[in-house]
Amino acid sequence: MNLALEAIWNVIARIPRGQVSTYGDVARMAGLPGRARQTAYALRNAPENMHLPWHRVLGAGGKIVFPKGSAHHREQARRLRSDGVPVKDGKVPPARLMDVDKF
DNA sequence: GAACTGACTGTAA
DNA sequence: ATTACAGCCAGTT
Repeated sequence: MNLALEAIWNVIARIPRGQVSTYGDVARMAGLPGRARQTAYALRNAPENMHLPWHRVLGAGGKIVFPKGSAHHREQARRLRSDGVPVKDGKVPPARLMDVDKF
């Protein structure tokens, strides 16, 4: 088993509804500073049965990383709004970003 | 082990 | 605001 991946999955699973985080922050909170791409990898390879809130993970600054207009992009925006998170032009207000310290 | 790849990021033009 | 590009680093060829 890969400890790093599980740490990342664990962090993502704890992101509360109505809030979001970023690849970089998730990695940092998982004890892997500077490894945003590892978060991306973990997300991409997450088992479906885990039901992770993957849509609450955004790029730096709160923007959806999927190409604008892509199916993934629309799906993520849809889920976020379903969470009550406002999405404007592929981005989310900074206030919605989870506080790393409180976590 | 070299070369690529990518659901990333920060800087610079 | 948008685009390019160089760092980044684990995983895959």
